[in-house]
Amino acid sequence: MERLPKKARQQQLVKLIEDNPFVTDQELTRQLKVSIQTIRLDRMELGIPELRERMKQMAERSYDQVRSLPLHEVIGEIVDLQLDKSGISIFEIREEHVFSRTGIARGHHVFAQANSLAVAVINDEIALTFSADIRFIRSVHLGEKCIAKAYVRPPSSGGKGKAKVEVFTYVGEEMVFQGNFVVYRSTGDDNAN
Amino acid sequence: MERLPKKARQQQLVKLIEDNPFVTDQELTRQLKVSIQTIRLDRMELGIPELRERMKQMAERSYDQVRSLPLHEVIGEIVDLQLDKSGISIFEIREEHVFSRTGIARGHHVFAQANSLAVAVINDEIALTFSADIRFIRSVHLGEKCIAKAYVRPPSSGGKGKAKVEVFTYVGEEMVFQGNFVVYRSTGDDNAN
DNA sequence: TAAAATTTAGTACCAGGTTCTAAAATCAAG
DNA sequence: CTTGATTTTAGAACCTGGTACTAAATTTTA
Repeated sequence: MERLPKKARQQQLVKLIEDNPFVTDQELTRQLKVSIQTIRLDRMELGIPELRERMKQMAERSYDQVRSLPLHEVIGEIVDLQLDKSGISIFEIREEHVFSRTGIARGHHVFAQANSLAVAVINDEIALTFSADIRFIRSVHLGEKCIAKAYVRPPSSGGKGKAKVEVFTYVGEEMVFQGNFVVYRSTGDDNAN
Repeated sequence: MERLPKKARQQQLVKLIEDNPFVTDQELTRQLKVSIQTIRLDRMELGIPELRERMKQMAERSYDQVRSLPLHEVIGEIVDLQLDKSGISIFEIREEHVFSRTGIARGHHVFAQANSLAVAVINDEIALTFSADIRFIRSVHLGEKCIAKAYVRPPSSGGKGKAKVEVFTYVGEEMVFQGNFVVYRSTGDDNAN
């Protein structure tokens, strides 16, 4: 009962479609030297949708990535929060956060987690970042979980509307990012975040 | 010769397709209360391709983004780039970038534009942010166009693998953000961005 | 060599269009 | 009001890249 030729062909078919999802059944007949019906039977068995469906799925995926990525109001999940004192958030580095070639997270995502947390920890209606001094200590890679810890520093006299927040981000034991944020409190003003 | 209804309809059509590229002509007839032929004439006049072509283009764009990394990794649209010298990018603040209550942009988006540009302007295979010193000069609001200008500073001797990039972001004439970035050049190392 | 599995062929049908021709409705003035 | 232009509809033929289904031909294997 060895039906290798069929299996082999189906494996090839999977590969062909994988590295060119825009191929039509027609083109596949040429490459695999079988009839179009065979191609279609194979696709059925393998659960591979037709060309148009494949394109639709890709288009949809890319479409709601654009919508859903920036939707995250706060980057990272806040797991502990003591207003005006400290806070902790967790953020896992995924495909969409890294340079695809290297798997290294783009800096602004790591920054975004820290910035979000710094703003969240300030107990105020609108808190906006005024300035920041940051350092990327080591690069963060795909799959790593970043744990950011924020501490609000006691206001050195005269710091009326501003609060200082220090944020340290760790992967495991290792510190990967450190930032000093100055965050505006809401005093109705028109300043940065 | 005022033909407003037609123009108005075409504008609506553009908008409808923009915020749901997956709409068929059929569905558009319902929403615009005109015949399908009118929809098609309008699409022709406006140069809007049919549904399938739109999906194909989205799929292709997202596909070769995965293959040809560099462009997607930039927040904002780069309009001018002189490697190792300077660069300009434009980024429009939209709904998804602001605090919904206040319409003020979240800091990390403004940072992301600057960071992306600072990394892009460095003529190197992998450039990663090492540190940054940033200041949000005034808050940026929904709908505003941020124009970021990056200048690579001459390496003060001994700056082997590091480059200094200054970025200034403007809305119109006004500077809204300023940052000094230190960017690692690829010398194969494992450090932040 | 006969039953089972596989491959090929062919037909009807579908969505979501394009292209083309032509009629109907609407408008803008003279 | 009527005429000429513009705009809107209608309809038929055709296209791509399929699905669904039936059936015959071929190959495999027991």
